[in-house]
Amino acid sequence: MSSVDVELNTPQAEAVAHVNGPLLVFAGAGSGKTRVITYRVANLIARERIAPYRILAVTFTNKAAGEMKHRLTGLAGEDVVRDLWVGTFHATCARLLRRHGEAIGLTRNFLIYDTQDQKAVVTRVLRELDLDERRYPPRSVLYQIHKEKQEGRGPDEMSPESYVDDAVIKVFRRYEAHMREANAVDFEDLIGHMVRLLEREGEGDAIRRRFSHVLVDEFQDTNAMQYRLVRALVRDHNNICVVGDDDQSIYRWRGADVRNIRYFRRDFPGATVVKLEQNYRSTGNIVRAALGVIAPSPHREPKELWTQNDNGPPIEVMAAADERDEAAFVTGRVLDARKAGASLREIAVFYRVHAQSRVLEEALRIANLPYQIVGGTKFYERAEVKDALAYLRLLANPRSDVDLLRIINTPARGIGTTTVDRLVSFAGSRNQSIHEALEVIDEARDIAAAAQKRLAALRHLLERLRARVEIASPSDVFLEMIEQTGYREALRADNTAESDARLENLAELGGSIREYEASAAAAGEKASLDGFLESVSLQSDIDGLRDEPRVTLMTVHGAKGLEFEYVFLTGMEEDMFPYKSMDERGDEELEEERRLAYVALTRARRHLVLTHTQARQIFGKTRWGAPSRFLRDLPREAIVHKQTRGAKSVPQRFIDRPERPLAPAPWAAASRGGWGAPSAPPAPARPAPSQTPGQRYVDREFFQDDHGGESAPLRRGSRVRHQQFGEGEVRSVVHAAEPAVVAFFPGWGEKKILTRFLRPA
DNA sequence: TCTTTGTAATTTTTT
DNA sequence: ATTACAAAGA
Repeated sequence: MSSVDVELNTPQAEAVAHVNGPLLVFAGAGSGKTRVITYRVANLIARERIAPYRILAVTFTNKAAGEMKHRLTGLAGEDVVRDLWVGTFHATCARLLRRHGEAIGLTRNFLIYDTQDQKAVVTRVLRELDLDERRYPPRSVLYQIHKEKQEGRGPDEMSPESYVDDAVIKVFRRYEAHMREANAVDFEDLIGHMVRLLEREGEGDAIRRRFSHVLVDEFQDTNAMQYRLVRALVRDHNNICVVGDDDQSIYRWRGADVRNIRYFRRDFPGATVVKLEQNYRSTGNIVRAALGVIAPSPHREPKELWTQNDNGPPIEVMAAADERDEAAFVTGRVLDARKAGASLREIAVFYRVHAQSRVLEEALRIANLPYQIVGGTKFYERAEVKDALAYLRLLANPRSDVDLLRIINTPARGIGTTTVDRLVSFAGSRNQSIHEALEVIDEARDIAAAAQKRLAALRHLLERLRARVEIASPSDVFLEMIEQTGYREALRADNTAESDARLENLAELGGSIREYEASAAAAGEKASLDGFLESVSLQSDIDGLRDEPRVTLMTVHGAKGLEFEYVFLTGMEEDMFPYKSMDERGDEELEEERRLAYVALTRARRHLVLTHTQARQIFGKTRWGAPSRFLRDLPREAIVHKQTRGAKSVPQRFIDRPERPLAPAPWAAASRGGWGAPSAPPAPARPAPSQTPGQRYVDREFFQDDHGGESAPLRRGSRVRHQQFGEGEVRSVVHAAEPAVVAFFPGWGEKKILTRFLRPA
């Protein structure tokens, strides 16, 4: 046995040792997923002698990709990691498309438009088509376009069964034309073009042949096109390993389709399936609580998280009077934790929506507790940074109209909306990009001579700078740009606190360009403006913030993949969590809320506190909320109910889980200021699996023991007999939903077994 | 062209 | 409560 094997449990080792053919790994929360992925890759290289450059590992975020590279560097060394293909879906596609994209009409230096750019294109198209922006909000039109693209449909293939407004189709068509004209792609295009390329003879084969082993992390988050991409990529060899957890699928609203992981077995016949169910992260109470919340979820792949860890302290469910009371309570507990020696780094406060953060922030500030909010306005979304980047992109790719229009009068240079409108229609009438139109601006009759002059001056300015791109380093070009365009001077003249902050942000951008140059040099590549822009457009935020310990505030979505010693989950009221939006909440959405709650609970290592309020101000209105239905799914023995001094006590009916689906009666009694909840329906009782024969997956084992079957008094050292494994010895007792132990069977190794499958030996 | 005022919207987020 | 964004005024 090598040292590698010793560090892995049985299913982990199985996943690591697997080499060829499809492999599906269900990775429960805290089950050592990253370890399995990295060891598996290391194993392919070291033992199976697969060349690193033939292995592709795909993630969803740059952070996850970075983490994977980091961990692999420790295992396999820098040289190996440099040759591996590790990246997000989008970054990987961009990289391949720059090399092979000519075949489908992409030039090497295409731009990637982010959401804001895309929206600007839509807005422009709406105006061109003279459509009312109130009737067709750009945001929602863009959303509809993306929905189609995520399913791989263009304007001409939009699904006829789903009624779509004719106007949207028109906008879609022109949107695509504009993107082509600007030599730009959106995020969906990166995937879509790649699929098209892969499905072609020649180029497709070449790309397919590149990779002999493909791995996809967080597979439950893939959408239809990403799934198609993966299938096309591994068509020849089926050496595909996907890792994920259907219980943690929380991105349905952005196109993710859990069925990709649930139907993997069907689509890749003969797939090996491994389930990582041992949780190394959390206490027994937390694991059981999480199981209680996720168990009622229908269709889930049967799996049972368990842990050998001790039970730990009980989970607290705290009732507060309102959101200020709640925030004060959380702050007090954070202070206690710090007094007890916890680092603020180990403490997180979660909420369902960002709007909840303000009150928490205020309370923490009063208590002088440093905090950081994850997911506020991102660095690269600040106006000044976007402006500067627009200039840089325009230097790299003159045809980018969105960028040109963004900066055409920034800083103010006397080019107003009238001039811009005329310029746009002038370019449109000649079927040219605006940049091309600028070259012949003197032919534009409607544009006043003075305005023509200013436009020409802008053109010359851009040309001067563009000439420098060939010669100077990206960071020098950047400095010359903010100087010569007058951008910096305009901010300096402003001389307000805000303009100071903006100047600082520009300095930081300059710093990140230099950082890019350094990393390019380290990788032996030439730093180019194109290269920098690419790294920016596929990277969302700068996380290299100062390392002072801080309390972390974030939405539950943002928490996925993280873990903390202390977790405070706030706003556990009906209509907050599960969240109630304007439109009707479908069953699917409710199930996603449930999974979201599961994700939240499983972030905590040892201390978990859930808070809910009687009344909450949100969006200027007061909501009276009953405790969340998810609270009643927590196993009673793992939790303790408390209330702050300001809160009234919680009626028992909000604590108990109803035996049978309730008649609506007890809920209907709303009393202002009490725990009335006119809008709160009774939580759906746990589905009785035996009564729903049509379901695909029924977790029978779990439910059968829900009535509390007597378990034999087993302890470490007890001798037991199992039908298949024979006689063995109990190594530890496990805290799972049902009594279980880990036992050692000679010839089989350690196995986790439900107690009811064991007989005393 | 720039500033002010009014109005509507407001889950979750990556790339 | 807050904010973003568009139309109207200086």
